[in-house]
Amino acid sequence: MNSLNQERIRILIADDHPIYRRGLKNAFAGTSEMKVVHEASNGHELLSAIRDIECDVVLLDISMAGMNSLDVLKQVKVERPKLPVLILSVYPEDAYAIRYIKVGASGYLNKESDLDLLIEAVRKVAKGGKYVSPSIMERLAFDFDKQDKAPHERLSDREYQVLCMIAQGISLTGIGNELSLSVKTIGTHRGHILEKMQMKNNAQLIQYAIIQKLV
Amino acid sequence: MNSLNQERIRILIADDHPIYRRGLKNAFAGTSEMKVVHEASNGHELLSAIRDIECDVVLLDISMAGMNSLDVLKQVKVERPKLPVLILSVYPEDAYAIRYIKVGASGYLNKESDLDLLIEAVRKVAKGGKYVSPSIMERLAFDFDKQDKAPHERLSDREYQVLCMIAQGISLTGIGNELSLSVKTIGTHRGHILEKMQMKNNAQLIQYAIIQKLV
DNA sequence: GCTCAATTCAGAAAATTCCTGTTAATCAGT
DNA sequence: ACTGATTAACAGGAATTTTCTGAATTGAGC
Repeated sequence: MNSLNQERIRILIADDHPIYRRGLKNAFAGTSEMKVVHEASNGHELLSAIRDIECDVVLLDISMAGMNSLDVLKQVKVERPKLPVLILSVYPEDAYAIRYIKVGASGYLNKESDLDLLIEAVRKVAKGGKYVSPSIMERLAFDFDKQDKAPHERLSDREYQVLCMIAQGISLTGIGNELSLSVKTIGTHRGHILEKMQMKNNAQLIQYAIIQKLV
Repeated sequence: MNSLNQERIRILIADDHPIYRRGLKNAFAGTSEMKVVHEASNGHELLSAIRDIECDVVLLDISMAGMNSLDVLKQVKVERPKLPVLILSVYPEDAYAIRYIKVGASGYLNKESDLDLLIEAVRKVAKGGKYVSPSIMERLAFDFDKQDKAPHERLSDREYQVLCMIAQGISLTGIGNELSLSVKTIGTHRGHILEKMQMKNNAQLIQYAIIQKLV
């Protein structure tokens, strides 16, 4: 048992829910190949932990309150570039995932996922591999050549202008009047914006604009 | 041990995260006074479980995807009015809480809470008591004067539900389908929401919802 | 000259908003 | 216990707006 213990994948958990951490710990304890060696309840604890604790994989919950988890991830990758980080998220949206992968995450998994999937993912990233869902994979493949730029930076000037006005709550008709263009034209721009940003409706657009502080 | 077992508080968990459920189960297994007798991963499973399974307390996660947990709670209270339900939520300081308490929840706890707090809360509600944070308690006490309430707290349950769905980017038509109501009805609700919140369009609604962390 | 992206617009189809009205429940006051 | 006021929930019809599809024009770059 002790000899096996030496070879177990050492996992560091960063999640602000004690009970979720307990579930993870318990789940890995049930395997013979992995174990949790440390828990962090916020980004700061995580950054301090990776300096002191030897581990093979980090599980990072990106919905931790009160901090920007993208920055935490970046910092982790600065200090320990080789350390694989597997992102856990409550968001089903794949849109987030890509950002994290690009910053160096080894994988992205939804919190609703089954244990089997989680263990499989940990195994994979610990070996230096990547773990993402097929749909994210597809997006990555599709996107890769195109850009490192923020989605909204790919918009043309006109499109960007229209995006900002939509986010301000101006109707397409209102925008048309203000810009002295046909409503139809504005509608087309909007369609192109949605396409480029890979979004589905105004709600997502507005959400994006608010988060990016475009308005 | 076995004689004690008879008296353990029997807990039914409803949460869509397998790992979180595992954490809860493991946590209660560590006490001598409580145990988890069943797990449900959605509202439907919960409703079917409370008909078949004897239990003393329900732990209900209100952030379950794809369903309105307020309705689930209402239905539970219709079928088993005496069964205490303790709400678990990922949302911090909470405007939601009051809504759930009013519909019959025995308590409201944040998912980030410590185990001690959770166990204390379960103990309390199992005895027929209530468990809420001091700040929620205060709000309940001052519930009378509707003046200083947040705008969205003046909405009816239905309106609130519609607001959340709009903020998630679901179309009126989509909402109508999901709730099995006429699109017209949803439109009317939306109109009332705008009126009560003194807003002019969906963009403002979505902005509000994001800032208030309703989504 | 060719291509491609940006910009513009039109028509038809779909979704929305706006105004109206009905029903049911609750509550204060006589 | 009745009445009248108020509020929530629901929905229809008409007018308006948005969405979808297709397409013409311009200018920049190879």
